[in-house]
Amino acid sequence: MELALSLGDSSKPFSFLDKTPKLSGKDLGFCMAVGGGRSSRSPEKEEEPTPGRDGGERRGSSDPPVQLDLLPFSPVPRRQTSQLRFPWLTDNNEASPYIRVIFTVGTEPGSGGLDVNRLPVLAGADDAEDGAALSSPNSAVSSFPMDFGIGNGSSRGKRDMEAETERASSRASDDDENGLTRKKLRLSKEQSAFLEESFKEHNTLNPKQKLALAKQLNLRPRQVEVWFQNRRARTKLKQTEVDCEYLKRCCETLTEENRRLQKELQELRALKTSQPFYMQLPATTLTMCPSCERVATTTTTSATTKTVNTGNHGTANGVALPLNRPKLHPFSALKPAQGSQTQAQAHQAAS
DNA sequence: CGTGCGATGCAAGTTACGTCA
DNA sequence: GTTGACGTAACTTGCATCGCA
Repeated sequence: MELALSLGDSSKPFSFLDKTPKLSGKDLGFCMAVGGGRSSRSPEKEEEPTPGRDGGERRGSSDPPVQLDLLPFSPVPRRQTSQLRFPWLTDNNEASPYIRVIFTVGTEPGSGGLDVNRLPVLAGADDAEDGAALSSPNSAVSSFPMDFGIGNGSSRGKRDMEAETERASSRASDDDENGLTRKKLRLSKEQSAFLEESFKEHNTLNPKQKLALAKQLNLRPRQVEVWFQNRRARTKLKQTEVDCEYLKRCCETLTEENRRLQKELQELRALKTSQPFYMQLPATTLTMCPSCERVATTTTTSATTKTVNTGNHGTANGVALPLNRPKLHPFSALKPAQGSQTQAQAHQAAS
C-alpha cells in the first residue's frame, strides 16, 4: 500500500482543503509517500509506519521508515523544560513570543497581536518542529504555565512521570503564580470549522492526518488529537440522547398499548361471560402500524388470517402492533375467512 | 510458540476555563 | 460586578492492541 499525502498543492489529504483556500494557502510544501505493512487495529487507520510521540518511527515496518520533516516530535528534555518554565519571567525587556502570547490571551484571533491558538513564530524556526517542541503538548501557547515542552509523553510511564512532575511544579508555581494552572483557549471559528469538516470525512485520525491537520491549522498535534477525542465523545453523547428519546417514545407507546389491551381483555372476558356464542365466530382485528399509524383489517379464523392493509409501507422494525382493536360486534365478524396471508406479509406486500 | 514489556490510541470520566444571560 | 449554567479544551485513568525481545 502506498499513501500519498501532501499539503500545499493539489493533492491534499482532505478534500475539503479545497474549500478553505485561506487556510490552506500556506505553502507548507509537505509531501510524503509511505509504504504500509502491518495490519491495522482499526480499519480507518492507515497501513503505515507512524511516528511515535518520541519522534521515532513507530512499530517497525519492513518498509524503510519515512522521513518526515513535518512536526516530528522531539521531546524537549526536562532540563530544557525547566529552563522554559516561566519564560515571561525574564530580565530581558524585549518581549519574548511567550510574553506576547500572554498579552493576547482572550483576544479574538486576527484582531491584532498574536493568535493565542497559533504556534509562536520563533525567529530562526522555519519549521513547526521548534514551535511544536516548545509548545507541545502543554505549551505556553495554550496551557501555560503548567505545561512546557513535554513533547507528548511517549508512554504511560513517561506520561505519568511527567504529569507528576508537572503537577509538582505546577503546585509550586501555583504558590507563586496565584493559581494560574492551565489556560483553556478556544479555537477560532475557522479552526473549528476546518476540524469539523475533517471530522465529517473521518472521525478518527491517523498520525499523518493529525500532523497534517495540526500543520494546516497551526495547532499542536495534541490539540488536534484532543479535539477529535472530544468530538467523538460529543457525537456519542448526542446519539445516546437520540436513542434515549426514541426508547422513551417506544416505552410510552407500549405502555399505552398495554393499557388498551388490558381493557379489551376485560371487555372480552365480560362478553364471553354474557354471550359465549359469539366468541366462536372469527374475530376481526385492526392492526395499526406504529410508524405510519395506518390500519390493517384482519379477519382471523382458527387456521388462517386474511389482512386488508390500508397502509403503504412496511412496518417499523418489522413489527405491527395490534392497536385499537374494535369492540367485537356479533355480526361484524361474519365475513368468511380467506387466504392464509399473514399480517406481516400483507403489510410488506402493500409496501 | 507463549510471555512480558513498552508504546500507542481511544473511551470514559473529570477538571477547569471562557462565554453568556 | 457577580453568579450560575453551559460548552468545550485539556487532562487523567483504564483498557485494548501491537510489535519486539
